[in-house]
Amino acid sequence: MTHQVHLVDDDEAIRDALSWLLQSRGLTCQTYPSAESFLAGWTAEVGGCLLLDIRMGGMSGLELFERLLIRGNRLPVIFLTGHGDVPMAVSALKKGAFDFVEKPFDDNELVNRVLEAVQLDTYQRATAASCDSLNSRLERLTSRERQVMELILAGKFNKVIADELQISMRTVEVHRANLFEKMGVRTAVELSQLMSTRN
Amino acid sequence: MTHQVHLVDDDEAIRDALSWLLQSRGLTCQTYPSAESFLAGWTAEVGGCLLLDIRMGGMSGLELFERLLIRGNRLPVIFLTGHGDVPMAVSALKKGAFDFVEKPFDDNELVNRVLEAVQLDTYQRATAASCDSLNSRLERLTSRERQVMELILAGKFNKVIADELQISMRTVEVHRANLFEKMGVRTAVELSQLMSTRN
DNA sequence: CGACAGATTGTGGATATCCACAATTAATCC
DNA sequence: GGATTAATTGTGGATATCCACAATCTGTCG
Repeated sequence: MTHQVHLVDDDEAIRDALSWLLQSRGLTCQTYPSAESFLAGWTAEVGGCLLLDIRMGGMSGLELFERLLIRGNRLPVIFLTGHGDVPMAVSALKKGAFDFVEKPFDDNELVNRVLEAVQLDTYQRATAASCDSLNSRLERLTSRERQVMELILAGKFNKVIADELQISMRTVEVHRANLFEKMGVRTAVELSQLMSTRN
Repeated sequence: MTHQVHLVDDDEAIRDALSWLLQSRGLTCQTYPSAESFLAGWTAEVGGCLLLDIRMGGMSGLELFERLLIRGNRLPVIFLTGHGDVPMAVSALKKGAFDFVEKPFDDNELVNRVLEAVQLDTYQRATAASCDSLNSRLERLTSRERQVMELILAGKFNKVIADELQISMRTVEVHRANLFEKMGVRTAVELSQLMSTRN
């Protein structure tokens, strides 16, 4: 529930105006005067979205965006610019920016975009969280259990699995029961569906 | 393998130049002098991509794009424009356009975009085809078989399924065997994985 | 009415899975 | 050396699934 609009712009007047606008619509807003200060003050745990001016002293908005991409951060980014051109906008969007807005902008339009971006982030964090939970369960499996799981997901009988792994059927049964327990499923079908949620 | 670049532009000089460029790189190219003539001459079976000028007499490129979206056609679209602005580009890309290129453009760049678009279309058509094949198999199921399938995918035992549907276990077994046969799977796990490919 | 498809059920046997009870071996950690 | 963890195997019984052989009932189509 820690969702917050992060606003990076080197123009104090714009920071104040936008900050006021967003807060008047019930959005929590954190401002930063530069890309560097954002990188210093933000951690990936803080969700929401990023309102990013392009032309700034120091690191530009586009550079900051690239940094976040490389880091693997998936915070939705809305670019704000007074001097954007078409290739720049196209490039940003194709790289995954959420939106690209020219100043001056319509207040209501912007707020709507921000709300959409925050909603997207909420959704992405939910799926990422369930994916993390799945991964942590997978890590708790022993290597043998993982091998057995793969063969189960290949639709093979315990008998066949035992043959392929050169162990007894009984051992396969034990591994099977243990990994089902660790993964929190009751049947092979549930396991299969769990695995296909993120793959 | 019917993949073709479709070029819609009302300027004959551009049509000729681009057509020549694309064909010199081994791409088959079909030109149209207007959005209307494209709609009249193209069918969804013909894959590839669409190079679309925005400003044209009659229906504009953007209007044609909207038409294709409404129809559900997923042909990758590359917009070409000499008078594009940022909001227009942003809007087009957010609606799913593949790219948005300003004239004059670099020949190599454009050819690369076209190749990427054609590749995307090839991929999309492949997944759409496997999805169609799955759907046609689903349609061959009787309503009872579909009910049983749902419960199987919920990870339930035949016994439980029989209870819920108020029929005997033997009947469930029969439906189960029949639907596995029709869906082309041998186990519940395979069925589960088949269903999760497109969902 | 006869043909056909879909849904239904039964019997019985071969296979598979599920699981409690019980135990051995090997490697690692403290 | 003792504790822990992972991997391994066995027995035996309760459940489930798989499947061939067989049959009844209903509704639709021509």
